[in-house]
Amino acid sequence: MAKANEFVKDIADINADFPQWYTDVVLKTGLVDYGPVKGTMVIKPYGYALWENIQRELDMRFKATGHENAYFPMLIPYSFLTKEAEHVEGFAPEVALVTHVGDTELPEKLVVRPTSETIIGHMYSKWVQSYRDLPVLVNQWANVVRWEKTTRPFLRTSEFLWQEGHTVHATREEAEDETLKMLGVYEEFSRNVLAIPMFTGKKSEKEKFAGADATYSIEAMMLDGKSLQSGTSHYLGQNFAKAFDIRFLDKDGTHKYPYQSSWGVSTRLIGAVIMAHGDERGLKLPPYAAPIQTVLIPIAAHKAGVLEKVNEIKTNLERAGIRVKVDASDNSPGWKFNEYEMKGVPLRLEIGPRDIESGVATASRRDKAGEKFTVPLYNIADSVNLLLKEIHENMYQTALAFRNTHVKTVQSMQELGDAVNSGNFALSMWCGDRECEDKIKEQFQASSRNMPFDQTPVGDKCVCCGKKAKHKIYWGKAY
RNA sequence: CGAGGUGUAGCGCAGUUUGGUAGCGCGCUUGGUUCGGGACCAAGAGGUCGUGGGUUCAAGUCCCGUCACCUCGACCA
Repeated sequence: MAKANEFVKDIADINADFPQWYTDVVLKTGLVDYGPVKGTMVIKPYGYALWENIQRELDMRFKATGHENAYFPMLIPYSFLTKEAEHVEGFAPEVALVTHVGDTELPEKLVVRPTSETIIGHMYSKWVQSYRDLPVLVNQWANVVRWEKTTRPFLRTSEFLWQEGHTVHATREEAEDETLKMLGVYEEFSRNVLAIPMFTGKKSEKEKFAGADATYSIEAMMLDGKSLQSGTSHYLGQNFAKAFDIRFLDKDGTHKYPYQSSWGVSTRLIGAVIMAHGDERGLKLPPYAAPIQTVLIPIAAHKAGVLEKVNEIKTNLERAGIRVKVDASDNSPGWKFNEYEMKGVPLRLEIGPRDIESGVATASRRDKAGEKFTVPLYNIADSVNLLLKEIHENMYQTALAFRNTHVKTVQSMQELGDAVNSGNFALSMWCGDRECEDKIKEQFQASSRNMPFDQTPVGDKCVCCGKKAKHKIYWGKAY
């Protein structure tokens, strides 16, 4: 087996030191840099382009399901936060406060939003008067600040970018449907754009959002067997409606509190992409999210006709909507091969005098790095589009197969511990009690991930206490 | 927040034990030769040693404070 450093000398061996590999990859591929304030990150152009693609694909789906975008202020009166008891308890420890303007102390301190349920609830109480005003289906693209103690680029940063949908409905059923619908959108997006299979399901009471009646999540398995909560959708019930006095006059002439949902995904998705697909060469980006889908490398670029042909191919591909980069720099071809593999570009086309003579390009797929084949220049855009589709499909199937072999169904604490301590998720029955969850956390540093919608039992007793089981649930170590 | 580690040129590091002219590799600039898996030659540029104070004739090196980052833990939609 080839050593990692035979290919890439800039990044740590993924098998020997996964955390270092992650840090090396995010920094050296130009996705991100550290900001000067603790826990902040600068998203560099390559990383931001990835985020823009994620944004565009999600935004399309939000609009297609009837949502509109709006923008709410970043500064929130502190008193808003305290209106919902569980909410303030959950967020107060990590909110940043604005207390002064210049040297003057403010009469009321302001919260830099950690999430926007409160300020949006306040506004909705003014906007919602009648059943005719419902449903409210609004999404916001924004930054939020949470002063976490331990931070890592994309996975947990003091400030991050996300979207948060906030909806209001006349009935419980409608709000619950919305909550699950958007979870479904996240799952479909992850599968078809990011090539990541997600475990979808309901969070335990312990793990749910502060202020929600129920939280659902998409959970992705990383290559080290740990879980990354990649998105959440909350059924808020009437909690915020009551706290912010959102009421509507219904058809029957009585005032009622509406039911709400909120749902969000963040730049953490970029972390999921990195850790679900990478390998010893670096990043492996899914084609439909990749900033560069195909890189063109001219060989012997000084020779007559080479650059002309390369630019002609570039134009053909761009006309077909493919994101292309030509690297005609002075770096050697070998350097470029390694560089774009490290950056995770899905497809590389080499075009040199020999190729042009034969009417082909020499191609290499990132998901099968090291292998080369030829693609006819005739109708090349169609060929490239087909290849990108195949690469996507192969990446998804690879991730799915990895996940399937790293879930262990367990019947005892011993088995559960063995599973999560050797890079697996554990699937078990559970009594539903917080005590058992705490015990598993204490013994194995593993937490409940979620309860799948398919509750077909894998036993009848709780894996921890042996009492009658109520739920089937995934456990795992988490980021 | 606890334990451990690291801050010296853009990046990676040596130098700190034993105080005495700021070093190496990569990258960068210029010129030339190269070009199908990280090319080569030549000449250059680049550093108040994270930061504040102290000891000393003299501090990257010793002492005190402080900040940031990394790993593990605790915490954390």
